Amino acid sequence: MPLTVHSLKAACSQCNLQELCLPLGLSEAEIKRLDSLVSTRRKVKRGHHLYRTGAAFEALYAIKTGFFKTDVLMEDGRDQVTGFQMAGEILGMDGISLESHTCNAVALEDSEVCVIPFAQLEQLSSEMRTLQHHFHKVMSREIVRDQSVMMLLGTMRAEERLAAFLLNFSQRFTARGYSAAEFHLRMTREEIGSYLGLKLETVSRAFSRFQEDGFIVVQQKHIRILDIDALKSLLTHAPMPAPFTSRG
Amino acid sequence: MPLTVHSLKAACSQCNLQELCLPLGLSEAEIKRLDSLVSTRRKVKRGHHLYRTGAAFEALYAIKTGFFKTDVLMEDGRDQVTGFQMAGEILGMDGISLESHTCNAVALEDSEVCVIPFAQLEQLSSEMRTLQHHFHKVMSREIVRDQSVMMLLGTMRAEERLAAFLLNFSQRFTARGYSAAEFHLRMTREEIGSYLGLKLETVSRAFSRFQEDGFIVVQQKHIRILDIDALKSLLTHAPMPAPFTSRG
DNA sequence: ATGTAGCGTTGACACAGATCAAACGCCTTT
DNA sequence: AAAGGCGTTTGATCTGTGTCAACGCTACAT
Repeated sequence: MPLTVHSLKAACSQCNLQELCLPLGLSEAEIKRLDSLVSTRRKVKRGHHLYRTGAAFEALYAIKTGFFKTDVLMEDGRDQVTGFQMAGEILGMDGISLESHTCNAVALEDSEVCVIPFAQLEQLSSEMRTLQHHFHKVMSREIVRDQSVMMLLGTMRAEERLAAFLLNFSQRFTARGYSAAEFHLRMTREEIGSYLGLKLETVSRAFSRFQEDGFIVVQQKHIRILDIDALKSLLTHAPMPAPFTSRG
Repeated sequence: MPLTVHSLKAACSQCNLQELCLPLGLSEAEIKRLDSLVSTRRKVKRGHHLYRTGAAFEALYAIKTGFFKTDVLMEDGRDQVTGFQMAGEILGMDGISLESHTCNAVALEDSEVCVIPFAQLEQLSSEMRTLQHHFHKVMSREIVRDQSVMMLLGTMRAEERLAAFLLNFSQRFTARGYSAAEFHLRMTREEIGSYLGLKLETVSRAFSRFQEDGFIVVQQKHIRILDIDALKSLLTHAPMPAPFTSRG
């Protein structure tokens, strides 16, 4: 078995991710009730699945430590990474609708999640309006995030997509107290490509291009951003018609 | 003002879309309570907005009659259609997370929606667990739908995208009691293209190709599907490597 | 230390779809 | 009925990204 179930109390009340995965402004009594909701944790080793497509849906998972990807596999073998999730983010909401999961969730490094049994979450949120409202916001945020991925896949060129990707990670690391300018990507070029709707070679070339242009320093999976404004301006300016695009 | 507000009772209890937008198996008393929740309707003329990006979020909207698109506009002018919605579907869930809308919703034909004030929906769903659970499923379904759009935009070729698009509409019309094989598209080639991440010319060519191959008959916006299995098989088979792809 | 397998980079070339352009058909307006 | 405008179709050409291939680097295992 790849998965380890702990009977440890998850103890939201003492978790340093509170601001990210919990509603703000709860009373002490309310946080105590959350503690009882989120009663178990689960460790997932790198490369192992938290859940698989088709598995019965029973719980949501709050990532305590580590890093995940979700992906969808088509019958013909093509697959698409639909997201990368880090500490403080919620996994599993895809499963609510059909009561079984519609994607795979795979740990990209040794990780630990808090298990939130869904029936109990619904029970508690019907009693705690703050929690209910917060949960609705979390689901809505997922819908908004998906919209921006559609935008990315539907209208952006390769380098814009990668710039958007880097800026998104920079921003999410910042929100967790890490450096906005320097971080370690856990996924391969192929996984980045799958997420961005590009081939791994194209991702690699775009990285090289950004480095040549002095926007970033790339050393394998380690990224250092030198000129964040340059990356931003790649996004806000529409792609110029042919003759003005070339930089070589 | 493009919008007309009716003080008509919306009367879920007498609506023929119950199976689509309401939880199943409600008691009569429960349906009565819903009637009081959804108290107003709003008419939206073709081309007019139901809501715009940035507008304060106050309510969800259940489409009673008509047809909508949602789209997102980037600063540089590029835009992306993120969805097409028809009777029985819910609009506005994007707004919950930030309390303001993140996309535009535009009527593609004269339409009418039921207004569901969100605060009241949360109030009522904390009292009616069936309703709460149903609402969670509706939001999750939106997340799952977005996943399949990502798959479409990330991994499919032009003709596959259009086949997926047609099959999706066929299936949704069927669910509403209309013909699975013959329907009228309300949007332009450009809007289809924006949704599918293609240019309008590519959409037009793919339609022509399907017609040459005898899969469909196209007359402007009117579509008749002759060979639905052929469309399905375009999706389930991976694209062949070059020499076997050509059909001309 | 040394071998090895997987990941990443780079180059050459091919192709699907974008772009540019022109003509056509449909629907609305006068 | 004529005119105009918009949406659509179709053709010719261009280009960004995919594909195929070779090589290099890194990290891990022995």
